[in-house]
Amino acid sequence: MAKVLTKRSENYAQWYNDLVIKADLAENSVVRGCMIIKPYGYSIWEKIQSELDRMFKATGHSNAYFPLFIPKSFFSKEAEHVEGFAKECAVVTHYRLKKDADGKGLIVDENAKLEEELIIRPTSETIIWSTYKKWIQSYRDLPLLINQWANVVRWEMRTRLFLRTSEFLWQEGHTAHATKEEAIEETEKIVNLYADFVENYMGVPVIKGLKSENEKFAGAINTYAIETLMQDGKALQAGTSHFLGQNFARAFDVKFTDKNGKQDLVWATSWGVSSRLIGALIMAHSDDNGLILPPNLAPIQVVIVPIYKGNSELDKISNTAEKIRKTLTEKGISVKYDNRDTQKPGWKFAEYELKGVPVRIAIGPRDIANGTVEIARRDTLTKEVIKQENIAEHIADLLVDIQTSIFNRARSFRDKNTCKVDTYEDFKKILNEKGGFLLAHWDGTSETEQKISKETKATIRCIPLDGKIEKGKCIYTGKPSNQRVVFAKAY
RNA sequence: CGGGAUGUAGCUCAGCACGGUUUAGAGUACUCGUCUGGGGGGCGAGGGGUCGCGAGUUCAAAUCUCGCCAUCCCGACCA
Repeated sequence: MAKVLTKRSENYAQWYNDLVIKADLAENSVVRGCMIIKPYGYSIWEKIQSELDRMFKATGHSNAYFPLFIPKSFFSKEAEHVEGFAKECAVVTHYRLKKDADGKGLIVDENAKLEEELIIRPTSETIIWSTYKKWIQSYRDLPLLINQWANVVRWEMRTRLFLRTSEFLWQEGHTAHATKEEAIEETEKIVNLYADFVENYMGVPVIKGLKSENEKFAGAINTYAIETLMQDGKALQAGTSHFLGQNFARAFDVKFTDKNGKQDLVWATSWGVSSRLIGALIMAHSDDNGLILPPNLAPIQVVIVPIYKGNSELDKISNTAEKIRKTLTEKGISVKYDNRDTQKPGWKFAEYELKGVPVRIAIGPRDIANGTVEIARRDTLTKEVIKQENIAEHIADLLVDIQTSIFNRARSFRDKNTCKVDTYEDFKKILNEKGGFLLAHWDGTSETEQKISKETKATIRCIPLDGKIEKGKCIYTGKPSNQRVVFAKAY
């Protein structure tokens, strides 16, 4: 088989890039840092969207849409927030073009300068809280539980398809609550929801935790995150949920009257996951032959490929294939019968492997004669020949098996690459040799974190929520610590 | 914004040190024909180029010089 992908062992970053392009997920746009998400890649995003959207609605949230443009002045209202985002904002200054002097090109019409510049949203807290001010007067208006599906722009220096692009797709939830406790409960509810989704749909194990002061969201009191581990030993933050306290309510003067007639600032949360999840999906599971998709998110769960000579053979095979497709579809399985005559069977095998379709069914003359089909599973690349009877049950079970087996594989990789470290020497050694999650004691200060990060490139991914209380000494300063935190090099 | 590199067919690139047998090439992709078909198949034919842009040197420039533009990689920044 022709090798179209760079091997992971040769160059992991190149493998990732090859895979994204060759599996037809996305490509670079002419605008630097932006990507074109191609139909197959977008269909994966749609699967992610529809599951999450269902989960958000099941927990009482509603969708709304706020504008792309945010007045510049809104941004400066929350000090930490502006600090965090100012350096990566795209700014709209004019609203009209005109022909240039020689009448051929276009230039910005200086007469069409905006009185106040507009920021293309890097996140929507400010525009949303300026709106919430109008919506919230009483405790009766709370809680306000809103999500939006949108694109945002963060002018990044260096970009990588799906992992970091100047424009990306995401959902952002913005909720308002009457009490601190309720807001914290919401923040935790969402981080659990994200963990549930990433583990059970994406098949990627997560560590839930709190971000350190250095790493938390600009403007938040606390940031909860789910951290995942990629096959190259680097961590990827897969989702965040922020407890914003009353910071944004204060900045935008959003107050409500409680049951006792007393006024108070509203408590806030915000949370999001992005198209970066697709990057996590790729890097957690895929191999040198291409993408491996978990059945729960695969746009095509089963592909049927006919193997034939001439039309009469194809007709017989199509007859069987269509029957199988029908019984599978009735079970809620998404099936594609690829009867294109323009590509050869071998070509199709390689193609669907590259695209990560979990199960392939091949049907040829031999199968027609024997009443069988050949079934190949993408995760293990194994094949078996089975009878056509009860195929729907067999495939349904197989899909469940694949889903759990790729999760287990990712989890055992994660566990193998998570180790407790007690000295700075070991820390540096393990970090360089294999990477992964390093559980180490830390004295709790930003200075120490920054020094470690500067010397080793490893950052604190999170302070795990289920971490045990355990006396120890900071690996860097030797000062006392009560809990191990998760260090890793990260994307 | 610092450091490095690269722009030649849709894509990946050779050719450039030493200017002229190269009518600008290869692989791949594409089109047609044919044999095929249980893992990206074989054979034959065909189409496709302002050699990044602009100026200069020269009898002659993809090749030498200068300027410009763009992109990529490594850092600082980050979901």
